[in-house]
This record gives sequence, structure tokens and C-alpha cells, in this order.
Amino acid sequence: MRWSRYFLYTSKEDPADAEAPSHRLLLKAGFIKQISAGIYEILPAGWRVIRKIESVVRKEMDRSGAQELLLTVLNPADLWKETGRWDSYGNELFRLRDRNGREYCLGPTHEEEITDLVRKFVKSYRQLPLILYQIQVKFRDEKRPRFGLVRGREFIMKDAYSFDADEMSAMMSYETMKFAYDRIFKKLRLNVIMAQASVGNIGGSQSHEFIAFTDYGEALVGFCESCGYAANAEIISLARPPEEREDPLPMEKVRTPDVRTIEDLASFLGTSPSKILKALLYIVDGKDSLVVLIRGDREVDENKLEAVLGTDDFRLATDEEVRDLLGTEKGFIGIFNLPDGIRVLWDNSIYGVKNMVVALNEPHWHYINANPGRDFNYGEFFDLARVEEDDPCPQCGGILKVRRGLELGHIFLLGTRYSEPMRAYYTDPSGEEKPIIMGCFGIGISRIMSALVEQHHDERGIKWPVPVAPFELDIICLNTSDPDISQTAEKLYLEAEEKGIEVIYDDREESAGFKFADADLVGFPYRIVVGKKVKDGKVEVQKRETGESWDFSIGEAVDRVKEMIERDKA
RNA sequence: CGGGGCGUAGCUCAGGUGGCAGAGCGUCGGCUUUGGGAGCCGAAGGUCGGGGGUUCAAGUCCCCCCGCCCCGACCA
Repeated sequence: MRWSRYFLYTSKEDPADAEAPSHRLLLKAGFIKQISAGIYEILPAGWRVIRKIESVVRKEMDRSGAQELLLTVLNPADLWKETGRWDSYGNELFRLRDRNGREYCLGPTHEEEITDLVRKFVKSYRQLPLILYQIQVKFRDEKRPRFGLVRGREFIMKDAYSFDADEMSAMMSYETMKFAYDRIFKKLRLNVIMAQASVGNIGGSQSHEFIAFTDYGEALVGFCESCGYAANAEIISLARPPEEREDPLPMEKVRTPDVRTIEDLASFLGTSPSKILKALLYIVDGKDSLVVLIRGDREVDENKLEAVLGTDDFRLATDEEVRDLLGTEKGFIGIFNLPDGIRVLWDNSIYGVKNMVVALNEPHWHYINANPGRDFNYGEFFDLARVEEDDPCPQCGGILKVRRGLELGHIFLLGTRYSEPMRAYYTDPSGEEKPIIMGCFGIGISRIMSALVEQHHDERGIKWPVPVAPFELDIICLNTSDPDISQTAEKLYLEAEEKGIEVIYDDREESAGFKFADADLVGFPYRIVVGKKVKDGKVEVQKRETGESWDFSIGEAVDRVKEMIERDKA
């Protein structure tokens, strides 16, 4: 491909509205173009990358025995009503009507449609097990699209569905997919960790997430290097710590004027946040008040709180509500003098803390040296704290590390969540009708492009790994008006094409610096620079990843590059 | 959906107290240049997000709406 004819336009300026490196670089380097919030066009160079990602995914899915098909984007509402998700999916579902008033949605995921398909054809245990998958555009009207392709409202996803006769076989399918995913992310050169996860709205009995470490990820993973445990932070349970061994000091009431934050209170009293009892007032279901007690150095994980409460309809109280309900102010909420009948949850972190600093619901005052049993009694304990670095591993007691990451894949063992209500049944060898056991397995294809950039870039631009690069080689003609140079570049371009290298030939009439900057930005893994050295019969080969460069004779350059590319693909 | 910010040329942005619509980059024409986003000359390019209002006069002041980005709660 000659760059002078290629639809690839880079920008010298950083785009104004992009913060995450992947978002900024994909826009700046001309891979994507924004149409609306969370809606992007994928331009030719970007599409080449997407197609390569897809082909890696396809290859491994096919190899694992899964069969590709294509379901529909337009989903009739009837199917969604069968499982109840027409109502429960809420505002994230894009809904529309046809000319006759029939309701449809744009498919955000396809459990309903695939189950409908399978129930029509699969009647016997002889037809199981079965794994079907597709690669398709999905639509979700996300509350908050983010970071370019990281979370779009329209995005490309690979979704696979397994169908098995019994739990044991379903587990086998699940394991098969696990291995396939492992191979996929390795081939894509992504640093990914598999973590236990919560099943959330999709339902089912177990699930794992495949998370790529990035600073701009949305998932929080805790993992243990000594035993290999890894899980989404929201499901890592934190037990009660051992009791502190301190002699109780006499409790005292201390004036703490306008000291509202934990940090300020700790320094005001000359103590540490871990000695302070933090109390938060929540409003549940828009009406009930709830006090959550947690150690001052810890944060509430609202996913855990949701699990305990059984609802996601809760929020922190406003200043006015704190005043009306507790008669105090934020920063001075405590366990003393709480109104009767208010629900109180104690986080495990509080257990065993001695000589604690506690507020008493009276503005500008705290108690110091409050002790359990003597000054107050514990209520019911729960696990509500967000996991932090150095917390104990729930599996081996080792030390957890905590990192941000991007969820690239998620696999679920669904059980009969869909087959039961949709009556996808098969007949077993004894003639008995049974629901098919299902699993579902997603990979965010377009999101992978973002993750790749997050993990492979520097200050100058993207550094595509060879297996996903839009072109493997960029041949730069440094002086288009020098016939020696341009004819050599032309010759090398034709030779590279002939030898099966995916090559872009920068024949544009631009300055050297301009072309180098573009090459760095767009991120081609290899570059042949054709310039003054041609008069000595040499060209320069450069590797983007490492910055290494070599002078080769004009005759051998393409072959040497070809060798390096082949090595990188292996 | 709550909180914060922004909307002026293709892109990045400037336009105190209302008074002729601006710059750099990019684009087009010409000259010159070619190992790290070159230089000179010339040109084109605008419903100032939309609507209403105040005023002799609105990019600027007021009201309503729309869009985008960031932080939080949800997802691949």
C-alpha cells in the first residue's frame, strides 16, 4: 500500500477530549473517529488491526471445536420477555419499533436468541455438547461510555455459548474455553490475568474474568503471587483481624472543632486513621437509613454492600439528611446516641480495635479511647471493605497485590438460567426430558484494540506487536525527488509485497522528520529507511519496539526483515 | 443518573469591562528544502452548538435546550 493513496490521516496535535493513552493515540494516529459518545468509526488502519484480532480469536475458537455463526442485531422483544430481561435489562437496552409497531431491541448479548435457535434444533443428548459463537457488533446504551473503545455503546464482541447435557460436561466446556482464552491473549501479546468474578446480571453459578493490567482499567483485581489466587476485588472476602493487645485507657470526650475528615482528625488527635471509627450514613430504597461502620483507614466496597443489602438502590446521605436523621454533621457520625431502629452494619475491620476514636453524633466532639465491651457493644459484622494492597490472601494467607485492569473476557457457567424459562430441553438416554446446561463466553474485540495500545506504547506513539500490527513494515523514502533514493525505495516496496510482507510504502512528499514522527505514532513494528546511505548500497532497518537499528545492503534488507517478522509471529 | 468542566475555521486554541471574527497547525497554488513534525510568498476556509431574550449593537449579558469530556454507581 502506498501511503500517498492510503486513507490514514494522523494529527500533530493531541485530541482535546481524550485522556487515556489508548483513546488519545488511536484518535491521533488515525485509527478511529468519534461519531457520538461511545460510538466510533473504525478507519482502514484500525480495521486491519480489528481483523487481525478477530482472526486470532477465530482460529483458537475453531480449534477448540466451537462453530461460528451469525445471529441478528435486531432482536424481537418476545424472546427477551420469555426470560424477563426485557424488563430487567433496563435503560441499557436500545429499543425500537418496526412499522407495524412490533418491538425490537438492538442485541446487547445473545443468550435469548441462541437459546431460541438451539431449542428448535437440539432435541437429543446425541446432539450435545455444542459450542456456538459469533463475532458481531453489540449495542448497550451505557450510562457512561469511556476512553474511546474501552467502553462504547456500540462495540464488537465475540460471544460464545455452550450447551451440555449435564454439569460435568458443562464444566468441561468451561475449561475448554478457559484454555482457548489463555491461548488467545498470549497470541495477542497481552498481559492478562484470569480472576474469579461475580456473575452479576448475567446469572449462573461461577465466572472468571480475563483482565489486562492497565492504568486506565475499570476493574480492580487482587492476586497472590505465592499461591496464584486471583479475583475481582469485589468478591475477595476480608475476615476479622486479630484483636489488638492494648490496655484500655479511660474514655474521654474531646472537642474537635470543624475537624471533618479522617486525615484531619488523625493529625488533630495525634493518632492514626486505623484507630478511628468511620461511620457513613446511607439511604436505602430512597427511604431507609443505614449506618455503615468501618475502620478509618478503609473504604467501603459498594459492590459488597450491594451483596449484603440485596439491592443496588442505595446512596450516601446528603448533608441535609445527616442533619435531619441523626441531628449531626458529616464527620461527626458515630455509634453513640443513634436514633432507635436505625440499621447498623459493622465491617470486619472494626473488630478488635482498642482505644478507638468514635464520634457521638454531636458536632465538633469525639470520644477517645472508646473500647468494646466497656463503652459500647458490637453489632452484627459483615465484610464490606474494599480490598487493598497487602491485605491477606483468602486462600493461603499470603499478601495480596491489587492492580487496575481492563476486563477483556468474561466466562460464565450459566446452568439453566436461560434454558429453563425458554424451555430448551433435550431427551436423555433414559427418555427423560432435561434442561440443557449452558455457559457463555465473551471477549471484547474492539476493547482489545484499546488494551493493546495501553500495554504497547511510549511517549511517541503506538508499538504494535507484529501479530496485530496494521502493517508489519513501513518503507520510508526520505527524499522523493532524488531518483536513486526513490527508485530504491520503490524496488524494496515491490520486493516486500512479493515476499508476502504486509508493507506500507511512505512515498508522500514530506520531510524526513514528518515521516519518522508518523511512523513512530502509527507504530509499525519494522521500518526500512531509504536515504543517503543508498549511495553506499545500504538502507537502515529499525525496530519500533526496542529502537534497535541495523544497516543492511539493499539486496538483503527485505529478507532480514522477513526473518525478524517470522520470529515475532512464532 | 448525581457532581465538575467544556462547546469559536478540518485540528489545537485566543477573543478583560458588549463595538468590523483571530492565531498556529492542516488544506490549495508557487518557490525552496529533504536523517526527526523545515522556510518564504499568496489563497481558500466560520449558521461563534441550537433557540429565545436584553440592547442602537451579543462570540461576549440573561433564560431554555442540545452535545462532548472527566469523577462516581454498572459492563466485554
